[in-house]
Formats: sequence, structure tokens, C-alpha cells
Amino acid sequence: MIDLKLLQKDFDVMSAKLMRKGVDNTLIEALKKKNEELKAAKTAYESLQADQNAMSKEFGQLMREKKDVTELKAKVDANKINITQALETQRVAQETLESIAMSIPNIPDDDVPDGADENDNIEIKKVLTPREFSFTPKEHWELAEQNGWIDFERGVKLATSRFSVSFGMGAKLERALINFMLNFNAKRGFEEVSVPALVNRGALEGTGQLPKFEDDLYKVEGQELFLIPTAEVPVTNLYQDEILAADELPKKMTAYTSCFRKEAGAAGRDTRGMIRQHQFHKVELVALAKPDESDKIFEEMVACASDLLTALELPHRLVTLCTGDLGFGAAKTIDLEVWLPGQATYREISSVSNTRDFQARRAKIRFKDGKENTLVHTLNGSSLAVGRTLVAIMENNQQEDGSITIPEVLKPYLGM
RNA sequence: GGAUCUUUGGCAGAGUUGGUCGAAUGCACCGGUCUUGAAAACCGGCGAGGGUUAUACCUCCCAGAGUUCGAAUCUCUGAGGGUCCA
Repeated sequence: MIDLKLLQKDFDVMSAKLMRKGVDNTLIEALKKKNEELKAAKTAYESLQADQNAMSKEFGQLMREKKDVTELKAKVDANKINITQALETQRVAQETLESIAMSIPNIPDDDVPDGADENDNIEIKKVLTPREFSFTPKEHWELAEQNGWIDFERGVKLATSRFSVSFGMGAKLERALINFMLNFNAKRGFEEVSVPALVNRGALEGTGQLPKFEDDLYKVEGQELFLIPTAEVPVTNLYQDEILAADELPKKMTAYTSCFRKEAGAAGRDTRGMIRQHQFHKVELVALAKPDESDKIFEEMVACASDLLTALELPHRLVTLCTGDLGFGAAKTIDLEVWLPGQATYREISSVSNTRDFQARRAKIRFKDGKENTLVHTLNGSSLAVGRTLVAIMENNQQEDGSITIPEVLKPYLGM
């Protein structure tokens, strides 16, 4: 959630920043107005309540002295009607304000480029040069089927479209990649955690998936539980509603989980292969940091993901997302895109974001900053999407006969 | 699934005939005195959110609803934990 106090104080600056992200100005105006209304309603209610409390105290006094209370009771009763009304006004104002505020995205950092969509993202740099093929490289689904690594039909048989099954070396490679990534991240100071794949509404509100993006989440019938769309949700919310000691920060964590997404808005996109699945494996990085160190941690996380790709000998590039392509909670995001020879294009394989205090404000994650309690900054990034990494290995390491060479760093994990 | 007990500040733990209770006490933590330094001892501070220039003031004792002039304390519902029975 954005900082309403700041909005109130620096309305012009804040609204200009939000408009860069495409937030409608009337919505921002409404938010400011509602915030003022709530303040007024609160003040009114609180002063009535103060009267009530004072009278109650007096009431007790009179009772003890065995004096007559009928007159006071009449006054109190009259006041009560006003309180009930004032409370209702306040409740409505609160609800309206929250429903608007919760649906407003984070403010982009000043150095995030303006832009409408992914075409306006800005490339920062390329790492490793894509290899020259002496033959026409195949797409990964062809290679996957030819090698017997992935079975798309049986995935559909078991569940529905956008599910697949890995066999043999395909399955082993997934496991090897997960272990390799977790170990790699651990060496960079990220502590491994293992978390639930189902979370409640509070957790999803904390990281911003709810209330706005419920359509893309799988919900357990009859329960307020959802399958996680990313490990970012459980890991970030680990410290929900807590006040951390300053010396506990930064908290750097890494977790492997399956992720589940309905892909509601992606009909027709990447229907073939395993680029976009309803269930996929991902190793995630999450960090909680002091505000003044979050930029540094952000760079560390980008470097970690990029170095991981380099270690796997996968050519990739780093891209700064423009305002239009930035996610709901992110103040800044750098995507890592891996080269896919079969498609002859770079495709997203990791996304590292700094949400600043946006999630922390929702999730109430703070730290003791001397005498003050201050919101932490939360950061998250994939390192990496396992399925897409497997795709990249298949396409980049394919030979003319369709066989695939295994990256050196994975061999120890495969008993090779 | 049935019965019963329980849920308080970072932790432990008082507080149930409703009224100076946002809440005793201990530990932890922070500051100070003492000490060459540390420990011990002693003194002081120490829950969160809102509000105010600062006070006042409001809210929060698992969550929600209710009774009452007034609830951490009473009633109901729900959730978590313990014990017993199945």
C-alpha cells in the first residue's frame, strides 16, 4: 500500500509519480478526498468517545458515593446514539478508503523509464554470446519429446492443459537445477527455508496479490486458503506483523517451491511447451532490508541470478522494466531474459523487484531503528524459474542429432 | 468427530464478585552510577497503531458479535494450542 500520509502531504508529487504508472488521476483525487473524510470522521468519533469515557468514569464515582445517576444516564444514553452514528460513518469511510488504497499500485522509482509495455523496456547489458548453429535449432518441445524428457499429453490427461510430466533425465535435471540453485544462493548468503504451498488471505494481501488479482489464484474450495503463485508470498510474510531488531537485517532467504497460477489473462500465449504452465518449479530469493541498504541488496540479487545463468553457460540479458510493464507492487524491476535459439529471442527467466516499503506497510514488517519503528524494504527475485531454465538448456545445448549436452556445473548433481 | 481446559506486552507470568488496567512482577533489552575494564549491585527507561509542534485524546489483552453507563474480566460464535475419550 502506498503511504497515505505522504500522499496527503505531497499530493502533487505523489500523484505525478502514480500517473507515470498509469493510475487515473481521478482515482488519486478520490483517495485524497476519502482520506480527509476518514480523518474528519475519526476526529468526530473520538471526541464523542472521549466524552463517553469521561461520563462512565463519573458514573462509577457516583455509584460509589451512592448518589443519583438518572440524570447522567440520560446524558450518556443520548450521547450513545451519536457515537453509534459516528462510528458507522467512520467505518464506511474506512472501508471505502481501503478498497481504493489497496488497489493502487506502488510508486515507481524515479530512474524507472517511462513506457507503455514490454517494448519500452530498456536493455542494460548482454551476458555471454549466443552460440552459432550450423543447423536450424529446434524448439524445446520438440527436443523434449525426442529425448523423452517431457510428456505434454500425459500432463493434460492427469490435470488439464498447461500441465506436463517430466521423465528420466528431464526429471533428474529439474531436481539437479533446484539443488544447484539453492546451493548457489546459500553461498551468496541466502538462508534456505522451506515453506507452505498454501497460504491464507492475510499473506496474499501482505504481498499484494489480493485483493486485486484473485482471478489468477487457485483457491481451496470451502476454505480461505490459496495455492501460492510464488514463494515470495510465504517467505516475505514470514515476518508479517513483527518488529525485527536492526541487527537482524538484512534478512536474505531462498526457497524452492512449486508455484500455481491460473494464467487467466494469458489465453493463447505460449500454449505450446513448458514456458507458461499452471504449475511450475521455482527457486526464489527474498530479502528484508533497511531502507538505506535495499538498493545494494537489489544489485546483489540481480547479480546472483545473472551469475547463476552464467554458471549454467546460458546467454542472457538484463532489462529494466518500464513503468507500463512494472508489476503491481514493484518500485523497480530488472528482468533477466535468457536466449532461446529455437525461438531466436530472449525470454524472461527471472524477475528481481524492490517493492520498497509497499509490501511492508501492508504486511506490517518493521524494524527497531533506534527508538523508532520503521518499515523494512522487501525485495524478491526468481533464481530461477526451473522449467524455463530447463527449456533454455535444451535449446542452447542441442546438437544436430537432437541430443543435449549437460552443463558442467550440473554434472555433480547428476552423478556424472 | 465428542468432552474439557486454555489464548494477556520480546519471553515468562499476575489480573474472573465488571469501574484510577494498556495492564503487577520477573527475565530480556536500552541509558546512567560504580569499576582500570567487565560482571554484580543500584538508579532510570522500556508494547503497538492513530492523533498532537508537544501534550491531551482514541483504539488494541486471539478474531468477530453481544450484554452494560462502563469488559482483559460476563454471554455467544469462530480460530489456534493443551488434555481426555473415540
